[in-house]
Amino acid sequence: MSLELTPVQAVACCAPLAREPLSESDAEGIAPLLKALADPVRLRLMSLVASHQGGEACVCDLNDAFELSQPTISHHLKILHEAGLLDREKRGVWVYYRARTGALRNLAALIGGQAA
Amino acid sequence: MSLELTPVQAVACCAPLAREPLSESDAEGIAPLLKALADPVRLRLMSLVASHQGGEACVCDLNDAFELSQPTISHHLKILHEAGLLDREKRGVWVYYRARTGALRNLAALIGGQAA
DNA sequence: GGAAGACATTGATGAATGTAAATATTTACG
DNA sequence: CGTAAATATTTACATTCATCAATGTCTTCC
Repeated sequence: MSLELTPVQAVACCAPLAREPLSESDAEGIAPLLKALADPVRLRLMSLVASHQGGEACVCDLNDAFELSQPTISHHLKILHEAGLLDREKRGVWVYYRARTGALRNLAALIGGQAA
Repeated sequence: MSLELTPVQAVACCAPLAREPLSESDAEGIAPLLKALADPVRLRLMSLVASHQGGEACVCDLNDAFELSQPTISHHLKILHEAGLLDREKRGVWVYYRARTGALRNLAALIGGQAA
């Protein structure tokens, strides 16, 4: 176990935005998660994976959904994976990504949670 | 009324990420909202305003919460305002910002909404 | 009207970001 | 083994971004 929190661990640590002021360190932990989501391509990638049958999708399927180069899609997937929003599993030649729905729920609770 | 949607209007338009694949145009409408939130300073600003008594806060209070120049805070507030996350009202010499909690709730529903 | 205070805008700069081309790595299959 | 296919990494580049210093605008009060 590491002392460094992944962004996804960081988001489970604090009260909703509207409940009490976010601390500086908490904000610095959470911002990378939002930054990972704050791109149209990555938003669609997350949605494609999360809504895909079985909760996972193969990179081969994802590449075809965009008019972007394969390295670019790979780059975006890496960012989502390193943020902790996507799990990665290699099966044979193919790589499957799976959405961490718990992370999405925690993030949603932080953003939209009740004030009191 | 304009044909151009503000980011905050754009977020009310679609099913949760995990329910069905986000369209390209929807993703391009929502990403700016997340980008506006995806900064530690702006996250804290949103939280400070949203959790402040009365749901609003004066810029004078906000400036003191950071070790950043006044123009920098003004810049971040403008970004949050243009994204539609903060309302702006001038009263005398002071300017008050108010959190659009509905926008935050819509965004949370989009991110963390049930798959089915 | 002039000075002071609150906030916004402009201009400049270094850092981070999205993308693609080229290349590398890994796996399967003959 | 050697070739093909799937995915990742490296390198390079143009764009965007966060920040500050300087300046501008607007309001209040003397």
